Amino acid sequence: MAKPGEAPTMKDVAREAGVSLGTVSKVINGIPVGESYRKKVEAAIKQLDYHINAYAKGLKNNRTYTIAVILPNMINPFFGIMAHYINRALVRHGYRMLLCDTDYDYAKEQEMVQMAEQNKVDGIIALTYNPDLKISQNVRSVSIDRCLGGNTPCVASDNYAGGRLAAQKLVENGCRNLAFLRIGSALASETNKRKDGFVAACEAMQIPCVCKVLLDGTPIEEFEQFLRDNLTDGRLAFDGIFCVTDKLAVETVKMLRRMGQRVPEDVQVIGYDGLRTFGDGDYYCSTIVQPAEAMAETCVRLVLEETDTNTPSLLCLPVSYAFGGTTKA
Amino acid sequence: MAKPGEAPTMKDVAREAGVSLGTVSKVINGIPVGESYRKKVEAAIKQLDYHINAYAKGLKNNRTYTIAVILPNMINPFFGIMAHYINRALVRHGYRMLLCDTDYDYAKEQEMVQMAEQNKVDGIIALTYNPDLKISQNVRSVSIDRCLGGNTPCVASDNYAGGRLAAQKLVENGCRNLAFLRIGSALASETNKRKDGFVAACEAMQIPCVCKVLLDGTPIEEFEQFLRDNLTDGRLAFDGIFCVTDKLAVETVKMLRRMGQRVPEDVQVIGYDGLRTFGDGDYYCSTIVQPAEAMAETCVRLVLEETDTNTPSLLCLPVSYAFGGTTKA
DNA sequence: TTGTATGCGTTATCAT
DNA sequence: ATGATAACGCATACAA
Repeated sequence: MAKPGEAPTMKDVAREAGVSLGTVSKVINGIPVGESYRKKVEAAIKQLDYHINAYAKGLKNNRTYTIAVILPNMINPFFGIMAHYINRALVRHGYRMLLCDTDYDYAKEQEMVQMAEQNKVDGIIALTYNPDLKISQNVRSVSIDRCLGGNTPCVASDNYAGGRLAAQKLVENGCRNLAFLRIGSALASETNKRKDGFVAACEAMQIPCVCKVLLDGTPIEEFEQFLRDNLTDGRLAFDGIFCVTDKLAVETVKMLRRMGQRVPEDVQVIGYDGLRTFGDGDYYCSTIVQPAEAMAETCVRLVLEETDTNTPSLLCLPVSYAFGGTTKA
Repeated sequence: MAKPGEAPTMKDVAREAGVSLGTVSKVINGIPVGESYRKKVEAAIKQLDYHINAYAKGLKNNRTYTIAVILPNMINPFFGIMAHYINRALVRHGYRMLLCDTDYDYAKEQEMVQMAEQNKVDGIIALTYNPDLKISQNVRSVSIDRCLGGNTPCVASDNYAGGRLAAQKLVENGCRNLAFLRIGSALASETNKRKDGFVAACEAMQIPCVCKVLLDGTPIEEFEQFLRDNLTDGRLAFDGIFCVTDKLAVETVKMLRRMGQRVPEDVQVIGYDGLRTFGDGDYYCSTIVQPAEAMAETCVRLVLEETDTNTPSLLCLPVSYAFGGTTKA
């Protein structure tokens, strides 16, 4: 080894093998080279425990084989699942994942994008909220659940169809008075379409439907108040409720039970996301399942794809319904 | 801009500002420089939307300000939480996180370590299972929950104390016949100490205690059989059960209820991990809480620390008890 | 204080 | 087919 303590370089390998630098490079990159040379070089590589320096390589080729993935956090299970499947798809294509956790902080979101650009990543996959996030057009990018414009395609579950599916399932199960509950950001996001699809399906089926939409930060008690306001003589005005997320659905079920309502006998509840306890256990509730794996793979395909033209600006992936105990089976 | 489409370099900035390359470098690195020059350079940087190339910088300094974090997956909520807090601590120190999801695959674990070495990361934080994982001593590394030897310190929750705490809480709550349930890998891991601490505390308190330890892959039904075998006339031989994880605790509670036992009235159950529904909701069960944030910060501190000597080889962080409805309040 | 020149580890373009 | 050599973008020792 050249300098003990320092990692060996191609030069060291070349010296050890008694060949030139160029030959070593060729062996490493699979470019044809004399058999005897190949063997000598390979022996030297093993001997020195040589590892190629990805930074020097990246500097040379302008490709880093790294994709930055920007997500709000890893504590919300949905984001964890996305990170998992994105990573898996990336690795399968020989790429690495630089993961950036923004903690829902707009400023951090922008910072992370800049960091990614500095790091010369080959692409960015981002799920962000900052309404005026600026992504350089020089780097390939894909957004999740929010249309950013420019040439950043957006990947989402088919939120509209999901909303419709929820309404259909509730009605199929006998519900005749529906409600939609949402708490979330006021920002334009694909997830808003969950409500639109639900309402449209209700109208098509001529089923009455009431919507209660709260802004992030509103205490959850407001929903309880809303539900109590619709209670007369211990009987709730709704027999089916669609909640914008599984988390809200679970909270809602708790509230309903506190109010003496039986779920699913008196009221049926459907959430959205398809989360499972401990990540892989039971569903928390009956739910519209986001196709997380397909979404992740779509993101990766788009971010690695060369062709820029003819790319759809929005890709909605099909959702499905899963029984989780809060609807009639 | 020099070549449209290509990212601008320091050279472009120097030309634009009418100064030399070295001056630009100094401005960027905060090395004192004439006021007028500073302004010109800063203007040019803004003008060209220049971003420093982290790869060239890394090549030069032999520092990448990147840490590889190797975890089994992001679907298990505990790993997601660790990733979140590790990322946060890293960012606070000006570092980036290269996240590697191994899917519990031994071969992938080793691959990821090599990838990290190639990528010339400044350090590795890893939670792995491969019993003969080989980490180069040239790179700073920290392990979670498993002692790897070499100069790789191990960070874990105080599993032994956690086991003891579980026994104490159960006995405090009136239990007199305890059981320990575990399903997991046969490998040497810090988590094995949960049992040791529990058993030791039982002995110290002179409380009888039965252990049932299953290997990964065993059908969960074996536990149910075990419990049924300890059922006489509808009365279970145990009134307190400590499960090695929250997940197992939740499964156990379900089994107990299926068998007609009331939890916590007839049997109390304590898990380990401190997981919450949806990441930040309620505890799944009464539990011994791992100090995830402190563990993450400890890992980061160790991996970034210069000093190599006097580093403990094992750091156990204090756990706490949390009520989650499966014990008497 | 400012500019110039060299080298980091790699790849690619040349002669040989 | 192989070897020498020039970049890639940046930091820095050294010269001006």
